[in-house]
Amino acid sequence: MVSIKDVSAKCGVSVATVSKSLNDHSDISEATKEHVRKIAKEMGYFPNSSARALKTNRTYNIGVLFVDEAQSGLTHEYFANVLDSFKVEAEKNGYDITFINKNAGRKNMTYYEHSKYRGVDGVVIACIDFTDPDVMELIHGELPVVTIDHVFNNRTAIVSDNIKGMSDLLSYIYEKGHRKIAFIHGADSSVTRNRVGSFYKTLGEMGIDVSDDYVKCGIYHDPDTTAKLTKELLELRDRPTCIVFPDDFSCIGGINAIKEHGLNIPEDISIAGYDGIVLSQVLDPKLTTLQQDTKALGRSAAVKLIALIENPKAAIIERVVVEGKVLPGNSVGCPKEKK
Amino acid sequence: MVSIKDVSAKCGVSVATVSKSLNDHSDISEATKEHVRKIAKEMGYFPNSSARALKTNRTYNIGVLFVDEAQSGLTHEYFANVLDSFKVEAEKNGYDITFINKNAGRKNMTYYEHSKYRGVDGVVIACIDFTDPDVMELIHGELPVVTIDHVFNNRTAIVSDNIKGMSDLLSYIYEKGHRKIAFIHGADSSVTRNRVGSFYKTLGEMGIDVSDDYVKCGIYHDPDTTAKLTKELLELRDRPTCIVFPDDFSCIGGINAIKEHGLNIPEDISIAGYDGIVLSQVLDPKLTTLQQDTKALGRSAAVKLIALIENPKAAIIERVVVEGKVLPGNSVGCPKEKK
DNA sequence: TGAATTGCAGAAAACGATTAAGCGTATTTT
DNA sequence: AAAATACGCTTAATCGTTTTCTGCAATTCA
Repeated sequence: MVSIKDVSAKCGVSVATVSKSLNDHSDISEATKEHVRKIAKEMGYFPNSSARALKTNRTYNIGVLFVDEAQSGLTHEYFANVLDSFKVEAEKNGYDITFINKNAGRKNMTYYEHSKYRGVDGVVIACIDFTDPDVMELIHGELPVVTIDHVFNNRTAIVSDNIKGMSDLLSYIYEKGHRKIAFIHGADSSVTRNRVGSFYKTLGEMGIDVSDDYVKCGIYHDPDTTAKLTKELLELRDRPTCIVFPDDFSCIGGINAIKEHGLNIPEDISIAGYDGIVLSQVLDPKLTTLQQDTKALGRSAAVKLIALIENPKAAIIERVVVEGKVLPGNSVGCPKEKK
Repeated sequence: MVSIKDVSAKCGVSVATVSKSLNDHSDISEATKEHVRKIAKEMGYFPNSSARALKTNRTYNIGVLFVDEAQSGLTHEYFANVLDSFKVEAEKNGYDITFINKNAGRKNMTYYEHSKYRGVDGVVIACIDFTDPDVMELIHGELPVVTIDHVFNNRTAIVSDNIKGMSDLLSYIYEKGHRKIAFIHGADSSVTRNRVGSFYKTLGEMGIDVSDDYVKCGIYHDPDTTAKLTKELLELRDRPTCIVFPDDFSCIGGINAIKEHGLNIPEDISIAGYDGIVLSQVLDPKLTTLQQDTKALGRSAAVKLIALIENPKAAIIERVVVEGKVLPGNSVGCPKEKK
């Protein structure tokens, strides 16, 4: 690979001059800069990022922590979309992204160690167990960090508005005439707490008393558990007329359980998902769901993280709340029973 | 961050000794090595990957080229699965992965330039326009490269067995009684050529004459185009009894077109997809499709690429062919017409 | 005209690691 | 006992950049 030394030789100037020309320093004449730039381009010169990183302590690399126990965030449609949007924005700003894991260099490193080892300029965290001590190490570390869908008080966070989202979704369901609404929610997390809190609050404001039987703790992205819990709901004496599931993907389990039970959606029972991924719109019936704005989530995360990286002085802890919107499908109908 | 110098100071030995101890060179006594290792661990030392890369020309970083024009490969379920599997295997071997693009360092670099700039040890290419000159530059470059689902004669390639896959799928359909089978295939590529070739060959061997009207050129992952072409097939005087689509995702368009036409699947017409992604198994009806072994594809790609990287002498060009299997859903029924 | 200022470029150190070469000391060989 | 070998560690060069400091020449100022 052609190095700065090769360019300097060809240009007849020192390596310092080449470096400064290429980085547009003010103490080099425009003529020289132009000449160096021309030769450098001709020779196909590109800086060696390792050498530059070594000297400047900046890699233009962003670490991405996107895993959950079950599988990599990559195959998780919602997070894949967020990541994709993040990636686009980051690349637009000259940053590359590298996945952070615990196996760097064949050694067993923590996420923080891996991040320092690779010298990433910042880290974005999502789709993960936020109580993991290794995640906390990163949170308390000195690298710029932005979290998605989870709030730490000393870190910038980009969150989907789960409170309004749940509320909007319930309003839609309420207007269809439902009063007996059940909720199978995901495992405990700040997202879950917001959704559950909003569920109780919204229904309370509507004057609906929520039976304890109607709220069940499931697991995100897990159709099997969802199927099992759905079955329990269907077997209740006073069956709900609508079930809200943890997310679109787990709806699959719910739908199957309902079909097995000999019921039709939405004639006999209504259901709603959460996320608004492509999958939700190709299921039969098309899901009524709350579509989260993955584009905005990913993009904001990148914008805020890069701001933190490039302006460490003004490092303000921010909360970006991204609203979603109800995607009306065909899975919520009007309840027929008169009571 | 604690550097090798800090460790050497604390250990009372030279930096060279520390380096050699940590890298287990033979000219350091076991006692010293042990001591150095212990102190290094205590101090939380990890090598600086940039410094190491600068000196050794090895980054333990693999470049990933996973884009297509429409969208990043990330949101493409099939490729997301392949990538995920690749990532798992790579990380197991101490490699990190970085996405290669054309925007590195805010400059406009080609893929090859970006790869050299980041100093990746090798590149895996998939889900892309393989005729792109920038891709060819990489193929003709000096970096280890493995391609997925495309064969270049001087490069190791991991390919899904599209010939056998199509043949198996058609055999399944044939056995259900279909003789009038149409194929909407994707845009031209080696994958497409294999599938189309196998389509003609297999049907030929079955003694079936394929009408030109039955083979249409569509676009992968594009439900709209698929819907349009499906409509054309449905309007034929002599309508096919079964349609094979470019992939599972584009089936959505086909299914909609068929429904709009007032037909039922599989009673009135049968359909088959290709890929076997999760989506295919949650559609209604469940798709009959050919499931590609994404786990094996990704894993093999990583294994072969790492072999090329770590053993440049024995760099053998290989062809790994990964078989898929028919996933029988409910979308292929028995044709009722007697003819 | 001499002094101060400015503009432009180079020399050299530094970033954190790896590694070839060198060098005592101890051991083995002859 | 002298020479050769082995061992264990250090010295120093090097990878490709960036950046501070220095210095020369031309310009401006008094």
